[in-house]
Amino acid sequence: MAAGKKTTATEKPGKSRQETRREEIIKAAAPVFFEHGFAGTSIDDIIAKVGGSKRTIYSEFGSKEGLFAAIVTDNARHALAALAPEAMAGRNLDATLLEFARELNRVQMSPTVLALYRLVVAEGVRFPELAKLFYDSGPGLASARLSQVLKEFLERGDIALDDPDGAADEFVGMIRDNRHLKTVLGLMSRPSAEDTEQRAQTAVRIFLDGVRPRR
Amino acid sequence: MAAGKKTTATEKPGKSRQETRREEIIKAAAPVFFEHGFAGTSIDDIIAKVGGSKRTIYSEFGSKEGLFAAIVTDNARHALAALAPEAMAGRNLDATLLEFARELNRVQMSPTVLALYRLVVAEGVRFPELAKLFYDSGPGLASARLSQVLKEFLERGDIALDDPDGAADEFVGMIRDNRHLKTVLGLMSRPSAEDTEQRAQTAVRIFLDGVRPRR
DNA sequence: CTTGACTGGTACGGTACGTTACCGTACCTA
DNA sequence: TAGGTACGGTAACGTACCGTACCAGTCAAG
Repeated sequence: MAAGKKTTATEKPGKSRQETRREEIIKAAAPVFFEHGFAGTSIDDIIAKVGGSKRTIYSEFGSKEGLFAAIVTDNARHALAALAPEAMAGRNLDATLLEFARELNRVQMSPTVLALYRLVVAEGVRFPELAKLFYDSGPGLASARLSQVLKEFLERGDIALDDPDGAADEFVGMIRDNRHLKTVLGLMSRPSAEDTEQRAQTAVRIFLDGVRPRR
Repeated sequence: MAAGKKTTATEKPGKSRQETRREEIIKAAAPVFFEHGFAGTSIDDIIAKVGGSKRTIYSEFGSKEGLFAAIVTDNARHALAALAPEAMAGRNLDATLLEFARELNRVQMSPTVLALYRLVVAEGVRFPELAKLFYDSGPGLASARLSQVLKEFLERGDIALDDPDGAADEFVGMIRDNRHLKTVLGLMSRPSAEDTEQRAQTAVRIFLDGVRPRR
């Protein structure tokens, strides 16, 4: 009791009015930027969604770019959190890779990450720090984690590989295949769970054993 | 007029003046759209580059969207022409795949295709027919070609595979790996020819034989 | 209650946008 | 050489943009 500030009963404790307003704005503005892009979105569009006045936005985010950066940062943090390094201790190489493929697929095919991908690819050249943030906490992190795993198995002699970093990049690319691109382009709706599982298994099998039959 | 220079521009015999003007506009406007995106580009920006007046643009392309569509279509046609189906007769599976990987890499890492990729990913939802055009004459065509090849080798028993279409998609994804994404995002300059060749060989080897050592 | 910061609503400044119109000129063809 | 067409230059038009200013209302804290 002594530690907590008294706030309005309708709001969660520990958050000032300003903080909750900030979060409301980010939450309401994100879909607008996701749909129309940076240049195609106007502050008035956002006001129409979230209510209030521009004064609040400009005193909180400083500029349209500031709001955009906050939205990308916030969404990247939340939507890509599932890729944060975990134990991923692998006795079994097959199971480890399969679980990795599933997790990566789940994350990158989520609507938020798909929208982030479109946005960051579009504006990456104009917002280099956002591009770096997205890459480092998304595809880059996934590749680094996988590379770490591959190196462990490499030391045990379970796999034979010249360039673990390169192979990790290529495996991540296998998961981000043409189906991902078609979905990004709006040419395909999200594939079914069965298709996704099937593809993950195929990718792992090819990555491990290739397509050439063993005799 | 500052300089009374003639705008003859040494026209080719088979092209009318209108055609050459159209091509000049497309050629000059493309980098502007590539750099600033659709919403971020103004007709005045293009006029500043190509000269002339807006009347010419609007009588030729009808609208800003018409000009944009013409630019994407034209550049896709030219830059992706190298992926047009050829013989690709493969006695040797390894060599065929390696050549395919090289070709795909060359095309997708070219500055024009990289710029097209950014643009189409950004505007794909708003210009579905352009997204379809790009995909069908780029990554989709590549995958279809590869699938055809895989099926031929499959019939001969040279490879063992459940889903050739899926495998083709995944191989194309392998080539379009994290290095491609980093380059798209502006986080990396184009990799050297040696690195690209190395990666192509690694991808083909993994695709054919996997990373698990054969005993 | 008083105080002070934050918020909503609205209007405004200055600029830029896409698009159309006008008009004189350069060009191609007949 | 004559005529029709395309082009260049400029300007206009209505709208929309980002960012700021002003004022009244709201809320939390002392």
